[in-house]
Order: sequence, then structure tokens, then C-alpha cells
Amino acid sequence: MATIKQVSELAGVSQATVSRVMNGSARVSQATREKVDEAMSTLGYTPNAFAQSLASNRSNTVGLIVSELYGPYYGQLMGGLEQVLRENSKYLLIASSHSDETMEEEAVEFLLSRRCDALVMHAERLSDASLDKLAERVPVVCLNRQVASERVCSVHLDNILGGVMATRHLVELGHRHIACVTGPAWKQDAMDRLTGYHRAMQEAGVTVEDRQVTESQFDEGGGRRAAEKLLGQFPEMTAIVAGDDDIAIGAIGLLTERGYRVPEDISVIGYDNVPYAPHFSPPLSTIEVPISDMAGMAARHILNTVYSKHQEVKLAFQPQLVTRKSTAAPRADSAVGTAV
Amino acid sequence: MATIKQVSELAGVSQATVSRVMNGSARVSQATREKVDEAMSTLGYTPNAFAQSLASNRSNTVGLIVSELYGPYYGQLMGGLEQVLRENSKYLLIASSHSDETMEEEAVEFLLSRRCDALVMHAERLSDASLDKLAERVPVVCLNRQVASERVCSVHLDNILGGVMATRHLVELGHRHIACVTGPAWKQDAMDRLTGYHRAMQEAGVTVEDRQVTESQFDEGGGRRAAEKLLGQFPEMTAIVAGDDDIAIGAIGLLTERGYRVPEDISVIGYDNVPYAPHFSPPLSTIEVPISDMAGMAARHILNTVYSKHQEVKLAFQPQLVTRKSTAAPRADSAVGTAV
DNA sequence: TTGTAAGCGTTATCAA
DNA sequence: TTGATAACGCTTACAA
Repeated sequence: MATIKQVSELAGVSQATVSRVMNGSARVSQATREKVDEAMSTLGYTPNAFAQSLASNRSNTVGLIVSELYGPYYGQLMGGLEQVLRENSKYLLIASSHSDETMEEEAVEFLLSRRCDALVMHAERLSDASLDKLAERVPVVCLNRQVASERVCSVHLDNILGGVMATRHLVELGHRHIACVTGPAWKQDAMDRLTGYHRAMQEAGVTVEDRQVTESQFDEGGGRRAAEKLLGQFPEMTAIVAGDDDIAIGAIGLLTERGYRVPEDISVIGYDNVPYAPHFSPPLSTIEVPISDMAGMAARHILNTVYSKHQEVKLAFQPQLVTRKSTAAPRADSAVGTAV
Repeated sequence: MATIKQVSELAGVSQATVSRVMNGSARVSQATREKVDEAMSTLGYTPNAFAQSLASNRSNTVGLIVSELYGPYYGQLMGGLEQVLRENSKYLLIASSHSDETMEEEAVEFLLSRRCDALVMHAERLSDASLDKLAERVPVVCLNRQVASERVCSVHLDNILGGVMATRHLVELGHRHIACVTGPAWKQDAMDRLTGYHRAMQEAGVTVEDRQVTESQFDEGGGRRAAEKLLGQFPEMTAIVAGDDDIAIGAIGLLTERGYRVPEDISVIGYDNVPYAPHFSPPLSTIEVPISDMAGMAARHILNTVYSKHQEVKLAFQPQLVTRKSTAAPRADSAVGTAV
């Protein structure tokens, strides 16, 4: 591998000049620039990133922490981030936390030991306080979470609105007996969606009893268990607002096995709009989360603040309703039930 | 950030000794080791990875190149790789190629400029020859592809067998008029699956005409177009072997729109077993590809050869048939058609 | 506009 | 078993 020294010798200039040409920083005469460029290409010179980082104290690397590498949601997230970063010759270093607090902390140290210039986090376990503290050490951007800290930048989605949209869609179809299956209570986004549910129900003038709301994991099994529970404690239910698409899938699966038809007997709406949602049985009505765009925006914000490359940035995103076949008006007889 | 120098001063030893303690390499007396350890923890010392890499010419980083970050297949791949690497304190640097030759080359240079100790590639566009050449510069492991090179390690799946399994499953159900929708002809795995199809058909004693095979993209749209084409040129078809699950989904979608029922009128089998396959309409019969395990094995091989951490390694993997609801016996009348 | 030279924080060689 | 000390390849004042 050619070094800067070899380039400088071949071009007949100093190493400093070669460095200047590379960084385009200082003023270099056209003539020397050409000499250097030529020397670089004939030697096939590539700068040693480690030496650069060591000397400049910049790694040109952004760290990303997600729960899982696996899964459509995180895939879109990574894709959106990588593309923007790559266009700007920045590197992406990824670590996963498996939604475990210790692993999340480890992931941070792991990435920090690599001297990432900034961290993008889909933080689940770390408290606002620890994130605030972390931001003292390195610029932090949180995705899909609003962190109560001046120092932490949050690219967030209005999950309350999302919850409202999902629930209101059901209300508008004529439903009144609407159950809600939330994600884990310790997840901010899950709770926001629940708040949205409550808000929309109140707006519709229907009071919500405890038995129509149940907590679950953000996965298929959780959806199944929740649906089973609801069938027992809230039998008049005609619709379910699910915390995410996986919960919706689980619920639909169990409902179908129990002989209920979706959406004729019970409507189900998900959240996330995972890639295969149109192909589920039935095609899933859901709330679209523009996670890829959000991740791209996180990258732009970092380009802006850390690398001083000017970028337009917007931090607040809106969910969107996608109606497919898993939601429909309630059956006439169940509507009568409402009136009673 | 504390440096090795500060640690050495606090512990009252030389920098070299601190380095030895860190690397556990040379023999250090128990006493000094303790002094150093103590100094390190009181200073909260973390070694500077760049300085280490610069001096040792090792980055502890493995580069990964995939077509997309997005999508279930690559998600599982990355997950499998990251886990093994992380357990061994190695870093994963990811770049995507979008199945474009230039971008694939760029991704290689991108990762190499970061001095990755090894590259794991889901290489699609680079030829065997270029991969062989690349292997001169850095250890290369290819996933799901058998590269004709001594230097390149291939963790491969028997895709011919997979094609045979899919087709044979249909044959055993009683089908004779079986179409095949392959992925792009320049993709090795697509062609292997096609070979498997031919082999199984031959084994079943039925001759394959050109009109029953058609090429497609590995995506839903491709599946739709292919199904439409087959409907026209091979109307007696009772089953389709799809190049992957996305093609299968597209084909099923089009078939359903055209009034055909799957599997009653036409059976469809996919390939990959993407995570949501059980929830499709109908639940998709497919061939399972253990891509996560394969990626983990790639990591193990690298641990073995590059980092001299002994690991058991196996390079050849087998696909597996997963039968669900998109395949069934052909209707009686179409079976009669066969006899004619 | 260009060159000199002092770091950056490690590892690794060679003595002691 | 330890300590000096020379790399490693680049950036960046400071001079010229």
C-alpha cells in the first residue's frame, strides 16, 4: 500500500502538500495539485484511514444501535441511514442491543471505543438521563423517541397521532367496541400509541374500560395471547387496534383459528406497514411509519452538526393511514349491540 | 480520554508493559499486572482503536457487502454475522451494492480503505476472477455462492438440491405440468435452482419445453409478469416453482386476480422462507435457506483463519422443504389432461 | 504557496 | 520479566 511519503517523493513535494491536496483544505497551486494528483493515481494511493483518524481525531464513522439487525423495520432504518452516509463518504458501524439494557450499554461502549464521531440510536432501554449524559461524550441522535434533553437530538414520529389515526379509522367505520393491544409499557412509542387510542375514543364519545386494553410483546406470540385474553374479557369486541403489525398478525391468526373472520366479525389494524403487509391474509390495514426517511434525516442532521455539511433537516414526522382488507364496518347485529 | 502513557505513569511501569498486559500476550508478573489493571480502571482507560490498528496493522473489523440492507434475507444474514463477531469483540462494517457492479466495486474499496481484516460478500456482480484477484489483497468469504478459486472461501448452499426439492415436492403431489420462474440468468443461485428443477423433472420422466420456463427479477413485479406470461404460453400449467418467495408472492397475486385459486387450481412454491411466509395468503410452501447460520459460519471461518481463534467450521449447507398451504395436489380434471 | 517537524496513541524490536 | 525506542501514516501549527 502506497503511503503519503511515497506520493510526496514521486510528486517532488512535501507530505504536508499532499495532505493539503487530499483534504482540499488550504490553497494549493494548480500546478502542484496536478503533480500530486498524478502521483497519487500512478501509485494507486489510498489514505490510511487509521492514520488519518489518529492524527485528526475524526473517524468519519457514525455508530448505529438498533435492537435487532433482523426484521423489516430495522432493515429500512439501516438502509435509509447508510445511503445518506455513503453518499457523503462516511462509514456506518452497527451494533445491536437485543432490547437489553446491559447490551445497549455495551453497544455504546463498543461503538465509542471505535471513536465514532456520532451515534444514532433506536434506544429502548437507556433512560433519558443516561442518554443526556452520553451526549456529553458524543453527539447523539435518537430515532422514534423524544428525549427530554437539550443535548440529544430526537428524530421523532408523532405516535400519539398514529394511535389516533388507527382508532379513528375504526370509529369511522362504525365500530364502538374497540380493543387495544399495546406494546410493552416501558416502551415510549407503545405508550404514545395507547394515548392516541384513548384520545380518539374520547373524541368519539365512548368510554374505555380496563378490560378492553391489554399489554403485549411486540411480536406474533404476544398478539395471539392478547387476542385470546380479549376474547375472554371483552367478548363484544368488533375491532382491535394493534401496537404493531406483528401483534396484528398474531391476533388475526388466533382469531381465525377460533372461527372468527377478519374483518367481517372483527377488524384488526396494525402499525408500521412492514413490507409484506399487502400480502398477508387478509391484507393488513396499518399505520405507515416513514422510518427510512427518519433515519436518513438523522444522518443529515449529523452531516450538518458534526461534519459541517449543510443539509436541510426536519425532525418531526407524521404517520399515515394505509387501509387494506383487515378492517371493515362491523356487522349489523353487533352495531345493534352497541345501541343496547 | 486516558492514554497508555498516563496508565504507565500511574502504575509506575513502561508503556510497553501496559501494552503487554492489555494484550495478555507476553509473560508479565502477577504483581505488575495487578498494578496496571488497577491504574487502568481508576483512569477509566480505553485503548484507542486507531492507534492500535495503525501500529499493529490490524483493524479487528470485518467488512460485509450485501445488495440491500433492507429485506428479510439480508437482515438474517447480518444478524447471524454480527452476533458471532461481537461475541469475539470484532467489528462489523457494512456496505451495500444495490446489485450494481460499479457499486459493488466501490463497496470493496470503501471497506478496504477502512483496512478491514477480512471481507464477507454476498457477491452478485463480481466475477469469480475478480473475486480471486481481490483475495490477494484481503481474505474473502463468499456467501451463497461457490467461487472457482483456491483463495476465496465459499460458504454455500446446495441450490441445485433446493430446486430439486421444490420440484420433487410438486411432482409427488401429482403435478406434471410444472412451470419454473427463475431469477436473473446472471445469478448463480438462480441458475442452480433451475438446474435442480430440470433434474427433478427428468427424474419424474417428464420433458420440459422452453415455454414452461421463464426468467424474472427476484421481486414481486417480476413474479407477476412471469405468471402472466406463463398463463399465456403454458395454459395447462398446474404448478409453479418460483425462484424465490417474492416471485411466488407476485405470481400468487396475479393468479388470484385472474380468478385462479392457489393451490386448488395452481400450486406455487417459493424459495427462502422469509419470516412472514406463514402469514401470506395462502401460507407459502417454500424452501428454507439457513442464511443466518451460513453467515455465522462465515464469521467463524474468519475467526479461525484471520484471528487464529479456533472454531469448528462447515462450509456446505443444505436447504429444507417447508410445506404450507400454497401447494396441493392438482385437480382431478387437470390430471386427466395430463393423460391426454 | 510550500516545507519542516512535532505530535496522535499504540505496537514491536531489541537490549538489559 | 521489563524498559527504551523506533516505527505506523497522517495532520497541522509554525516558518519560510
